[in-house]
Amino acid sequence: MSVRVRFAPSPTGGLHLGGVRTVLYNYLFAKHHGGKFIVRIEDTDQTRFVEGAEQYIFDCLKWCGLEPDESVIHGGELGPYKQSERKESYRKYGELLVAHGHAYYAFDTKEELEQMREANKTPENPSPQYDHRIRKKMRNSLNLTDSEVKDLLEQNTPHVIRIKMPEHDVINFTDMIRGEISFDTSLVDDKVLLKADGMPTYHLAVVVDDYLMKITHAFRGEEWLPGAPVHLLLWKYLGWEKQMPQWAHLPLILGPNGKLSKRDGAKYGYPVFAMNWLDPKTNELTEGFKEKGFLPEAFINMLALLGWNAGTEQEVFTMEELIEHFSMERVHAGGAKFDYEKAKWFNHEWMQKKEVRSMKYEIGRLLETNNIPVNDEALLEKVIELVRERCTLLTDFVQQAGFFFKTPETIDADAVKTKWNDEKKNFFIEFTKQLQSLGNWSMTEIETVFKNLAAEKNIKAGELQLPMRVMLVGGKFGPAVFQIAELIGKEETVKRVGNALKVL
RNA sequence: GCCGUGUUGGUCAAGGGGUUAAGACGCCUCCCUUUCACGGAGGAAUCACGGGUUCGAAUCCCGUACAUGGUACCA
Repeated sequence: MSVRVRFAPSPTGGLHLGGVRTVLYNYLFAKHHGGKFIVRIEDTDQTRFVEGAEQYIFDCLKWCGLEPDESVIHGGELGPYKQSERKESYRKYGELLVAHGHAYYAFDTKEELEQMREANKTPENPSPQYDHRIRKKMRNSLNLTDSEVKDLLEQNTPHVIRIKMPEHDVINFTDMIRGEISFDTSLVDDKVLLKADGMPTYHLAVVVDDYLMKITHAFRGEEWLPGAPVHLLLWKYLGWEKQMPQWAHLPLILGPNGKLSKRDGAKYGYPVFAMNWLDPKTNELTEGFKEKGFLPEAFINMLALLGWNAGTEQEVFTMEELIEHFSMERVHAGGAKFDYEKAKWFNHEWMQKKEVRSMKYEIGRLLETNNIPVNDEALLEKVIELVRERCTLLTDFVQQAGFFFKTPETIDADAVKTKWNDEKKNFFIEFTKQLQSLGNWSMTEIETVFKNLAAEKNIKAGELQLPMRVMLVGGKFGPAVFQIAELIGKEETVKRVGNALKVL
């Protein structure tokens, strides 16, 4: 049977690091086994709908290079790929469960549920569950007579369907990452399967949809582990046990204190979403890795290694290599703390590795939006090659490459002033004169002129290089100074030295 | 509180009975370079704790602690 996995996000906001990693592991697993990667939108909670969130998720996946094989926008044979559009199919499974005695109707109102919790609350049990003990005292089809239930149903009394958990049973299964896991059903509550509005809860929907969509392996965050016994039972009660997918519960990605949140991102200055997310309700902007200056390859590479490793020393992987080496068994079971420094390291690695041609366009645009005109593509390529090792984020190119295309607006005069004197000033005056008449404008020629003149004037060439650099680039950074002079050209070099001399 | 899961350096982690306990990031020292970066050479963990089992435990078992998730008609 061919592998089919799914990522099932609810379109309620930005796409979190942890979400992308879940997608990634699904994707890698599917591709490794030559299977299909499916995206299913879980929008059963209509109160949490957020405009634009669905499109945003697909945009992020595209940026990451994790294209689904089947989804709302990619199509597929086993749709619809959105739960709200499958609404009709859930009710009948709920009814079926009731008919077979595995579930029941519950007519309790919100107030009654609150009362129940309040009445049963003790210091030892601060949050009482609707479980096998409590259900005997509530308004549900287990306690009402058949005709009472029938009447209530006919009057369209709001009700839900709840699973009837066995009183004493042990449920166990093998998690692909964690091995054997077992639960005592007497400690699990009677989860709502079908809500009063007719929508399924996650518990019912995930089972029905995974079955209908022929999902073979179900991967999700560790936060779902406590819900597993409900799902396992549902697969069994619905008679689909043989088709049940294999499970793996992925470890959490943690922040400095607990689960990583967008709050952490804001606080520590790093992104937690894949791409910028503007919440239409609050108008709050949460920064994304993309806009921060990350390469998708680096972002994916970093995420892949956060909780998984190939068992070798390799750390930099292309998507193809990840697909080749990935296995769920090598995913670490413990949660991993996100390390922004390491994330930046991955980006730096990828900036060195990636083809200049495929970064050129984006870097060019970045410079343009920072008011640095780029009108020489060949020069841009040369510059990128020259300065990339000094860039950690794409945005670093603004400083590191900008001065090749635009005269610095200010120069770091303090950096040269401490050791500045008239002899040096005279050196530069004469140097520019000699440059003007230089025939062959190449870095070696320029350097020769520079060194000869320095020797002639009896000044250490080294002491003149820093001033020269600051004059050309504006600060103490950048590649070899004569290389810079060569690339910006004679006219510009002479001009920049002249400008600098005026303020020194 | 109860239930689940987890715990190897600051971080990601390899290793699953006998190893000087890999590697990477970050940090520190030095070299290269009279910018910055790259590169190179070094430095820093006894494996949460306590009991077992064993000739021998980071590795197996049991407790404890801590962390984390769940305990919603949210996913």
